[in-house]
Amino acid sequence: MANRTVTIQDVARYAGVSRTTVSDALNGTGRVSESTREAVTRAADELGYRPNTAAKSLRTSTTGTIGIHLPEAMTRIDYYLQIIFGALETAAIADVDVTLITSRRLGGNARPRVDGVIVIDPLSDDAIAQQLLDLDVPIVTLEQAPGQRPDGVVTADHEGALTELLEHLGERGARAPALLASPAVTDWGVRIQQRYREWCAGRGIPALITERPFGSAPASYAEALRDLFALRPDVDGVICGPAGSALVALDVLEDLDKQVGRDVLVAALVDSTSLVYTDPPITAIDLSPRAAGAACVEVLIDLVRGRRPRGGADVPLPIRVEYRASTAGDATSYR
Amino acid sequence: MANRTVTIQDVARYAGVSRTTVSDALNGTGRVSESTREAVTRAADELGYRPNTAAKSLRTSTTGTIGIHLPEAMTRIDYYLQIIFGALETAAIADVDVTLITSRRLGGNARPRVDGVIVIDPLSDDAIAQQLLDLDVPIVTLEQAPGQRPDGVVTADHEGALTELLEHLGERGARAPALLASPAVTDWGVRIQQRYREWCAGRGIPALITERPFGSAPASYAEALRDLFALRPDVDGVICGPAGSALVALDVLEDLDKQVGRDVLVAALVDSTSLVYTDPPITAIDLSPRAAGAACVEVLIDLVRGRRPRGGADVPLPIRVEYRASTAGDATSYR
DNA sequence: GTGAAAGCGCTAACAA
DNA sequence: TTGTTAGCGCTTTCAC
Repeated sequence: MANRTVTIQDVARYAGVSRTTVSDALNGTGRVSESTREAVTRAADELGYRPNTAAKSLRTSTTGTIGIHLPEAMTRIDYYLQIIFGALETAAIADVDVTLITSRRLGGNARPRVDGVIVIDPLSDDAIAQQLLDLDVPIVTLEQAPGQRPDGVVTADHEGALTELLEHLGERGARAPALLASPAVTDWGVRIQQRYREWCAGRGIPALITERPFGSAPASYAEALRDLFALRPDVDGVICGPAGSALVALDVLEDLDKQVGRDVLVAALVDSTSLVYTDPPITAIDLSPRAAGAACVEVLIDLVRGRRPRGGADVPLPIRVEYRASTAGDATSYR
Repeated sequence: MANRTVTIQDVARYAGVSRTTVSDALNGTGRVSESTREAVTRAADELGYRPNTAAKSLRTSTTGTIGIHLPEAMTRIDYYLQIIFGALETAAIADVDVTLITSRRLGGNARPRVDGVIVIDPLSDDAIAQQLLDLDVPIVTLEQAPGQRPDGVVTADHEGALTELLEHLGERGARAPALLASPAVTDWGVRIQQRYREWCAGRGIPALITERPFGSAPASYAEALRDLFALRPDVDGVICGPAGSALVALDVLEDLDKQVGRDVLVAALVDSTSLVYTDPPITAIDLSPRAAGAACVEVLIDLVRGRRPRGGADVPLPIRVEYRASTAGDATSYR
């Protein structure tokens, strides 16, 4: 009842047992009789005991915290926030804290205090990867890390989804679908471009890829698209990689007097709420970011606690194409 | 050079001084001669010494971590991610970790380990606020907390910005601007509705407010707008509060055959990148989320470290209206 | 200006 | 099944 913080010692005294027993009873470790455990639990409750995590940390050299690394360049997207919330939800259930790790934080004096790290869309840029490895804790990545072997990986079948999307565009009449690509500096970026090329090759049609660096201003995507249509007026499909570029595409196509969904089909590689209420709504691949975040945390927590993750350290993530009006096509003008 | 972790003891031995001296030298505490400090710093560098934060935590009962609480209901916005990155950047400079605290985390068994908490847009809903208060650490809020007295507050002049926006709409010809309001469950929501009413009262025009709960589906905003125009066909301005609702407004107005920027002026209360590349681009209030996040962290760190925050614990945040084509107006049809 | 000793609260060995 | 002992690495008196 006192103002002083309640320690394990207090609980021990109150319950008439030793500190070890309290520790064992509360953590489920060691061998404690059911009656003792109950008594201890009750004592802890009554005294309002809260374990001191710093002491526990010092003793066990664990922190009860995991880190999530986000590349700062590509901050402004729904997608990341969804991943984070998925991760938070799952972490909360395991009583684990989540701290966000930016490049700048790694560059600072102190190291973040984490038991493990999740890296979202790792870049092939090694500088940060190396610093993360120096943390010397398990690493789980969302998508494969180009130059690195993480302890766990969550991956989606992007090739499958893109193929489905391309087939769909073909069915709806697009004969020359172009790709406004995200740079091939993430595994995702590489795989998308590769699959797109393969698909084009398989059809005997030219691969039309235009690319801009990460974090480019939307105006730069507009320019890329205008250049594309100037060069290849026959383009009748655009698949947009970078966040926000699909909105830009709508704008550009309107300027060019092309009707989206009929003259030109438009799709995005990353779904977001802003694609649903455009005119027309834009077909996109739902990357299930919430589930992705959750899956990463599950694998990482297993790894941290020394368990083999259920289903192994390589987890497939289901994703799907959301079909909307921007790829409706028009039977009268095509085929 | 050994694999074993380097402790303060190792540094002390290597530098030929005591642990105390090393601690003082490295932390800038106590009285240490310049030469000793240099020698110690060099020794620490050479050995690759990294202070054990758990030990430090245990001893000082601080964590070197701050928490940011985000209401989960309103997750899907650019705005929050920007706040977070602003916070991370500033925290990194101070070698402070940032953990995200969700309602669920507070509901769990363990308490998050933080020295202080930032609450973004506190809801009048007390349940969470109370749990945060129980953490018994300094609290800084972005915007005033309805039922609570935080230790620090960062606030923007929303009344001023809204007034400016309303005046602008008036100048551009809008005589009956309506408000698609966010619920009055945050200080921001309350103040916006209040100012809007006052402004209307001052002009002797009716206040047209329509409101939907937080986290409503975009379709629900569409319905609200359609109802509004059915009831009041003379509405010639719409100010959109909820994230994404401005995009919906564009869609609805197109269906109603009203030209945005001329027949009806549209503006958003919260700017985001998706408002720039719509057709037309949408006028919005830039709430400077990055600066907001940074300001919150600065105040909180001062508070945590026992300093009086520079400029006091109440920090004004500059915000501004970004004028775009959606409120251009048309001299021929109005005035 | 510097060092020795004490102890933050906890858990892992080991002994009983 | 339970208790005793010994630290985890650090900072903080306090003595020199």
